[in-house]
Amino acid sequence: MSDDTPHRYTAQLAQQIEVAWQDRWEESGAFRAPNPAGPWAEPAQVQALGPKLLVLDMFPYPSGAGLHIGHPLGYIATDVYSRFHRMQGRNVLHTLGYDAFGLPAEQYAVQTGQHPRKTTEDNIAIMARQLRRLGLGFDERRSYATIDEDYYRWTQWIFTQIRESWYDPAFVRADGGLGAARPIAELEAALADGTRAVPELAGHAWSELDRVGRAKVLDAYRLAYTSEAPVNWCPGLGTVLSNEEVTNEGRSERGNFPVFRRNLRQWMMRITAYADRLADDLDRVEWPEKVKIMQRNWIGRSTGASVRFPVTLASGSRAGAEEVIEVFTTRPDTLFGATFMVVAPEHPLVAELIPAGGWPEGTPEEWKGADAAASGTPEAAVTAYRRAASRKSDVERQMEEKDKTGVFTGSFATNPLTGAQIPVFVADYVLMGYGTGAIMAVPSGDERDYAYAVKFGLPVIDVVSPAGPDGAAVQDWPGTVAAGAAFTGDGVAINSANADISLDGLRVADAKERVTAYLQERGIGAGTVTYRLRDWLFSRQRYWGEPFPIVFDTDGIAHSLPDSMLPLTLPDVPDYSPKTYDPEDAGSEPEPPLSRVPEWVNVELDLGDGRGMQAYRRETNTMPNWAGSCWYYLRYLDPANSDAIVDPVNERYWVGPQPNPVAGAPAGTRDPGGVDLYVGGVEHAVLHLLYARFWHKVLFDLGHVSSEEPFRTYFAQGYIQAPAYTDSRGQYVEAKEVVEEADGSFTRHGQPVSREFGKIGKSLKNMVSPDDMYAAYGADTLRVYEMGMGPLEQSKPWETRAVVGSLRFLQRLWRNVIDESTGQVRVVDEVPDQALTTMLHRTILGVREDYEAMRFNTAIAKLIELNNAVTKLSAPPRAVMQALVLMTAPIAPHIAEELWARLGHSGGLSTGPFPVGDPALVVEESVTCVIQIKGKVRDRVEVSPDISEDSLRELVLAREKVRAATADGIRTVIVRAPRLVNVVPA
RNA sequence: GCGCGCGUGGCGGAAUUGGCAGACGCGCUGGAUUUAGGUUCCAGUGCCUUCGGGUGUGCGGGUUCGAGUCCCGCCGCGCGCACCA
Repeated sequence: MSDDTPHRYTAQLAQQIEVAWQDRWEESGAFRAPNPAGPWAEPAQVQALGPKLLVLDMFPYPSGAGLHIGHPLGYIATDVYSRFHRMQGRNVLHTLGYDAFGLPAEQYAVQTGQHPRKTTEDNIAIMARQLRRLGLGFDERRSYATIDEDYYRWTQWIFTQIRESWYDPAFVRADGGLGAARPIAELEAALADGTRAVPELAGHAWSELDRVGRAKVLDAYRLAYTSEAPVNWCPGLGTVLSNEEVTNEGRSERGNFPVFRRNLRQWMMRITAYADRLADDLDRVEWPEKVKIMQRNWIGRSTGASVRFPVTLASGSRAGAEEVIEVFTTRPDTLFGATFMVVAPEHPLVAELIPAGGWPEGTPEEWKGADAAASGTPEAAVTAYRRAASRKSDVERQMEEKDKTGVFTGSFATNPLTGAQIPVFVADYVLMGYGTGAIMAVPSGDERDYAYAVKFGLPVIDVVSPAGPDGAAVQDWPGTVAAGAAFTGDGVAINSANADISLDGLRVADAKERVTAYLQERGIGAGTVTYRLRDWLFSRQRYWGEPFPIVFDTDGIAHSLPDSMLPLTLPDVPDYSPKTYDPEDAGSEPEPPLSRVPEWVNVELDLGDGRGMQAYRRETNTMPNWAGSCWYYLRYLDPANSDAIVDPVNERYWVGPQPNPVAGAPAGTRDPGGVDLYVGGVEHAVLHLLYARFWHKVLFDLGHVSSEEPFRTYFAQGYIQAPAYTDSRGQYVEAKEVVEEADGSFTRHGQPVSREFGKIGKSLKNMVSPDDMYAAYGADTLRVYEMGMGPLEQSKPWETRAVVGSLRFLQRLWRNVIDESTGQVRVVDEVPDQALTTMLHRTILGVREDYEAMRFNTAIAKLIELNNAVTKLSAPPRAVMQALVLMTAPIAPHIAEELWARLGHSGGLSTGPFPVGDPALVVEESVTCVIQIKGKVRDRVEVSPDISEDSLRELVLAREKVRAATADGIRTVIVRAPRLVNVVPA
């Protein structure tokens, strides 16, 4: 700072101002949003405010490394949006909590012996300090962490609610739709009085079953249940993982350890019951189309038909019996072209399909398997093939080259439409986890089946032909064999008739409909919907997570703890880590840390179920990290409520359905309710958002919330990438030690390095801390810079040296109000001239639109332009500067508050006013009319903004350049008064 | 392979319905202030130019009086899914 400008807005001054205002905001509770009901009820304050607005960010995991400048990008954006609306009098709720259970804290605890709660809480304190220093207007009363007992009590309560429910697909909801979660007690009552029978009863009456038998039946319907099922066991981590936590390479997302398929008893969530609603209701929310597509793909709903292929069992106790192999197909119209079948290696019928003894006569050599030693009998060949497949996980199978492998089972099934005997193969390109684990293979209509048929010499029958212009099958189409590829497009059915039905000549869609009806009629099949979505593996062999509110009695029956026993708190354990094994030790068993605390595990309780005190064993798994983040947005609404997750009045007020559907929703849809604006990274587009939606819908069905979706509007923010540098060996080097040379190249300690842009973090050694930015520029400058970088949804590179531009803007803003030498306010009360008035109102109108649409970068550009215009004046008009300060406030709130106060206003500006633009005051004395000749700009002329079309045409045609260009006559003249005239010469 | 998105100065990016391409910022150039420095100020800055002008939004075509914007075909980059029957 030079001596003659002691009152310049420098980083030092910015810091003083910022810290002072942060203190004032905290003291006055400036950002506390009143609730209509519940423990914090302030209905009068709610009444006095405008419409509510709930703005939330995906909450952070408090890492030990602290924040980097990428983290706050979304928080600043939501803060700007919140402040903008708060200034217009709305009741804005914006706050932030912490997702604090999870592996990093546990692993750190394992290394240091410190309790994960200690390190987590320390990290939260650091992060809270950093966030406060950014000037984020959070309602700090509503912040909490998922590890708080007051919070996870309710996470456990929700788990219990889910477990004590089942999905009744026939239940008629209030909206007329079918299917809802209902209390399991309803099912139990219906089973007991015989009004409902289920296949699990196997024909027995409820009263004939013992406790264990009944529990088993109910467990088959609960929305949270235990299951002995193939799971992803990761010995290196000592825990099981959900499918989502396993990479395409068949390794753990975290740690990159091998993952094996193992049958283990685990907790599951029946999310598949909601597959349809989760897919359908995407129409009702305002989310990026890309994210909706990702969720739809994940759910993977496909409609088709199930078809039953008769087969005679070849061996086992049922040898000679008629069975059916049921398949799922999306192309029932191609059934006449099914020339063979394939079942997954794990398919339950495989063993019974293999004939004793040798191969059927005439079995081609290549059908007998690649393992020459095992190809002597079907039994040996299939067993060898199945063993090889079992050693590979699903993901590993997919990894290998797409070359088809498989073995003939030795059995033939009957094509139900042609009556043809078609061979049944075992091949690992069919997955047990999808559909029925068996397919009908139509080589002419499916690329995979085609490849298999070519490799194994199987017949190909064309059943769909491309359609000609007349809509009929192309006459001289040479067929798929000639083409060397299956025909999978739309077309016309051919070769598809028997004595009872003909599809020939029908388009694919019509043929599907016709054949499905026929199959149904004959009992051969039925229209079916299948999903890619699997039930959600919900247990982990971890310490640092929510304990399950579950105990097992001496019969092994699981019981939910009554609400009065919640929270079930995490006990201290001698060792925080699960037992880990050699990463390759597939046969190892999980041993969760909680199992090492026998006095916690083995308890005597009275569950209040009439059985009195009984001995129980607690569940020793813990919930996955997703649990806490599945519903945290609800708790913000009423965090002090000890009677309910949220008071129903508060829930309706903040997230209840609105009268109008969201923008862009199909006609007839209703608003589902939910958070008004949810901002976060697209990496959570599938899992977090899907799980939260699932839980929310269960809570809706059970009547705990009025909203049907958690997040009405979701905005996927981009990332900030920072430069990272590699040396000659390709190793990342500390970015802070790199300097740019005069020629634009980069060096570190004199050695050349090469630059790339990537995710900020330890691994790329390119950490940029907000702490450094506050110190060098102040929080307001950082906010302006981050919001000015470009569109929020886009990823863009960080450039520290460009931050100064934002400081310069704030400096000029400051200078337009405050004299840098004297510190005196220098605005004058003169009325601004017409040109400046026009610019002011145009700016207000534009900035409001930009804020509303979250185009903060263009809002900032407009503010800079207006400010630069004032900078050119010797005396800044008060009216303009006041409006400018108010408009800048959402983005740079500290400097705005300071200038607003120095301009003589008391009481702060967080509740407004926000300037209102008047379109009537946007008047130009003259506008530049562009004169084009054949579409190219050739001339310009200043004209009155309300010039008539005719006089403008006349004026333009008289211009010298136009006359010169139109010497040969004029073909046409397009006039768009007052801004453009286009003259087209003959 | 399938699906989606995006290609604009040296860089980040503007351009609301087809109507002055490059707003705003960085960088760069020149100047001012300063003992000096720059986190100061002012001016200039797409490219080419014989200073008349020409040319320009990945490439090629089309529609239009007029295309960054709409249509078709390529090329490149990014993201998602990936034997899902």
